[in-house]
Amino acid sequence: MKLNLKAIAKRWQKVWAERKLFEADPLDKPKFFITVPYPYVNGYMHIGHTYTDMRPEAFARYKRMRGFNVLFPFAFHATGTPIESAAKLVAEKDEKQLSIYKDMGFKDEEIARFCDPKNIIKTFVKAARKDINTFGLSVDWRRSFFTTELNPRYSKFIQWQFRKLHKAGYLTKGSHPVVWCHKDNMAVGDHARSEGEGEVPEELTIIKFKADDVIFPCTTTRPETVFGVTNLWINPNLTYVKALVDGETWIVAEEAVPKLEAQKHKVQIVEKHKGEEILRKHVHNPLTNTAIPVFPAVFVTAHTGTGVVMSVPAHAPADFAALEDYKKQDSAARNIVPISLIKVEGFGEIPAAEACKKYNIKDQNDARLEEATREVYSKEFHTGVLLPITGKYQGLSVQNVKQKIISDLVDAKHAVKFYELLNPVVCRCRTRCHVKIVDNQWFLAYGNLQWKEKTHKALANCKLYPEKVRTQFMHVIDWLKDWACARQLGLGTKLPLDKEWVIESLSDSTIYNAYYTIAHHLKNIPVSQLNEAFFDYILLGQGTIDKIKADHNLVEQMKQEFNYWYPVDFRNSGKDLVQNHLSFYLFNHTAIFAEKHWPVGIGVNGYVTLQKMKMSKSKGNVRFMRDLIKLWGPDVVRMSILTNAEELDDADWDDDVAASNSQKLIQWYTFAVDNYGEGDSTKTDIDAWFVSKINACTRDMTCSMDKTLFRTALQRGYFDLQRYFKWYARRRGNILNAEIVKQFIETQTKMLVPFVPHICEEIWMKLQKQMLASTENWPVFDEAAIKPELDAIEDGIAGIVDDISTVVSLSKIEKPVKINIIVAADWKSKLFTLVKDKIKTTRNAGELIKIAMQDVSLKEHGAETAAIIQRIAKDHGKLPATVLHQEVEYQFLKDSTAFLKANFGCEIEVVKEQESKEMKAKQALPGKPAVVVS
RNA sequence: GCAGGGGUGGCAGAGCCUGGUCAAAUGCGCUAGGUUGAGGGCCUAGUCCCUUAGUGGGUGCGAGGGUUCGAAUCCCUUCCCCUGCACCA
Repeated sequence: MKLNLKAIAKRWQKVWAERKLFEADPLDKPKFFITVPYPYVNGYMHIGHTYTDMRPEAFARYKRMRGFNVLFPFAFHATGTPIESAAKLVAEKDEKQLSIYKDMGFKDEEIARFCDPKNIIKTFVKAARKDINTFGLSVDWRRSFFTTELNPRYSKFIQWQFRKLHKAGYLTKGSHPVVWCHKDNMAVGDHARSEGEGEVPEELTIIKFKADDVIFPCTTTRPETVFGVTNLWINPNLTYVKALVDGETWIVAEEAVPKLEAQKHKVQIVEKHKGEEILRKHVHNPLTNTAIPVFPAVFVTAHTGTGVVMSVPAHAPADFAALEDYKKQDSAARNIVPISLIKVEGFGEIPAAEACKKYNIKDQNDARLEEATREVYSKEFHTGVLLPITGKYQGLSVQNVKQKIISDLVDAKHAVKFYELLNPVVCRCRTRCHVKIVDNQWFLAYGNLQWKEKTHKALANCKLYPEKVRTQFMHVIDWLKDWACARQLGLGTKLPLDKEWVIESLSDSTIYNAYYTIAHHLKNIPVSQLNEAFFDYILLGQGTIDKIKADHNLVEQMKQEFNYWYPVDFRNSGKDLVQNHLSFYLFNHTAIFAEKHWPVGIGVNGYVTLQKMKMSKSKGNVRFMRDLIKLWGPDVVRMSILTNAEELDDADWDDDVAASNSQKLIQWYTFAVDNYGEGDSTKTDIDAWFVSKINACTRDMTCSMDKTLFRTALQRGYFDLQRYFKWYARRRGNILNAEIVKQFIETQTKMLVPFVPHICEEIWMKLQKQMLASTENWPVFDEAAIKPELDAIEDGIAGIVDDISTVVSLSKIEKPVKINIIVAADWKSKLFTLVKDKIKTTRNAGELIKIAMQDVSLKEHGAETAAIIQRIAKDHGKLPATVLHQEVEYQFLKDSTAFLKANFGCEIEVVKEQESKEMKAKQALPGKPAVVVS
């Protein structure tokens, strides 16, 4: 049959829209509110969205069929820098940016309009909405919106939220280090870097070594080793400056000056020197107060810190190697011996020396130094303990004492903290970045302990799909620090208390689920009427209505609607959002809303991969939702993506799977339409068995649907059920029971609705149903119709088919004329039943035999009984799940002779063991009849 | 490094919580046969090794050790893989 899946989809989407099927308003029945993070609209929806959006979609349709009033809204995110930057690049006619849009199929004149970010937003909102509709998502579009000031009503809402956060004390101001590009004059996040992805400002320490009134500020990651400094290093080839830093005279590499300035130090250069000019005989270690020399070393770079480093040859392989090098040219250095200060497992007194030997380090330029350093540092940090030379710190572990030493040094003004990038970071504009301390930064105080506690409570009350992400959530809540929630660039909403700042994109997206409940009404209210009292009254139930300018009837209605829909019952997103968005979502709800409005359920899923590769725009392996739908039609895409993975596993998109699913859907359609109402009215055990399976599959699928385990749900409710049906049809010689086939077709089709609603509607129409498939009730199962004992019979028949095949092929009889099936004697089933019971208490064959011999009928077959017991005691897995009496087994085999005859194309005879003259008859066991082929 | 999730047959992927019925579901792939004008599809059987007119033995669930009558499943150690680590959507 030729079926146009896309045309079918289009037809039913139109019907749903005309009947406003998914426009949800409060009703007198239980509600279920489902949301998904709105996509960022700087491009087309891709396959990743397909997965994350499909889960709530399937859940929404399922819940509707379960009788819930379901609200599933959808909106769009435009906050942040990417759209604005893209518009800027278009304005600058940047080739790369233009070609991105060209590749998407836009014409030059359309692209030209993208110099205005608003046009980018509008274009992609429109495109996304179209894609989502073509995909068949059951969305209430009346409530749709996009973010930023370009939507002033949303901005009003966000500003209200931030005033609330401020009043609650969760919005604070402070300074913090960021990776900064001084050319672009902005913080450079991972995505805006051409090099150095993942690099973050590391906290280093600058320790001040004094020589008269000049300070040699050493940058170090290991301030605890200050006790073991034998000398300082400077690079003789670099340019250093003598400068006034915060009123002190420092010697630092020239490159360090802008970095110091960026970190709140006042720097005034006094004079410049070549490195070799500033070597010294003596500087003073501020902690041990010993005098040490300043030596030259070429491994010192100007990129890290001040360009002045302290040398700890006992614990730093690089220092050790450099010192050895220097000893060759300066006799004064030869007296210097490494000072050990850390005792560490697996090493002797001077770990650095041992490491240099182990890695066969030649000199200070040796590439393997890096590895040697890593090994020593890591060992010392994790297992090292400070020696007596460290005075009051002795006996403490490096790990524990490090922060203490830093704060002691800083308190004593011997040191300052300094942030540095330990590996190069280069901005897209090709400028090398450094760390800047940003002032007056606004934070959401996720570090606030009371807030964390509240959020933990919210998490504890929240159902998670799957439950196993809970530990991760708990860690994230504990781990989150204050979040810089505003920036000076990008689209968004201005911070109400400080109009210089724009609220950053993750921070304006935490409680907007509440906005959906009233969004369609808001469109009819003038922006000027959306004051504080308005939102207070509707969303918090605070204040009185007389302070509100908007129409009071409407406001009352909105308040009711909010209270009807809220809280969110299920919010689904990718697993990458656990550590930010979803946790922020919990935090902010506890800050703004009453406890009854805190989130009820959160769903998390994996990523979508293509050929096991993570999707990435730069690698060019991105597939858009629209292209997939064009290729396969929405139902196939919907089904394929959900059969692919569940829980936190990644779903790998595979066109072969899609092709196979496409075929399966068409087959199901054909089968359902052709067979509905066909068949006879006879009924035997096999019919009862299939009914049992229909009910069992319905039960299992329902259970999985409730847990959003859609893959398992389809496995049980579709793939397994189809397999059972095949067996049923085979057993009935393809002439089916009409009533049962009807039940099968209806149940199966209904259970497919959440996944492939379009083709289900088409089937439903062909079956002459009055209602839409989408509005049908989810099938109920009858527990009483589920009969495991019937499985024993069917397993028995499948088993005998199996055994006969084996025996036939072993017998080398090409064309058997007769097959004898010999059913085990009844005393054997008695024995099996007995052993099955007693084996729980003992596995000793002797004891079991003794017990069995107490039974007269078993004693009669003493030798055989003993032999059988010995065999099954060794491996009681051989016992069948259900032991049937000989008569039952005989009967069902007898009943299936026609079936077996058809299968093997020869005569079939079923006899009881005691009536058989065959030698092999005594091999028969319950559930395992003997087979004789002739 | 820290945190989270994993390592099962040619592949994908169940099983692990609650140990035995697990040589391990199911799907794909592969082999043979059937159906078909051909292809596709569909149907049937097979697909770790050895043995056999059968229901027997061996090896096996990242590696090593332990608990147990018994371990893919529980405990310990170890190796490896994936994800995240922030001001970014």
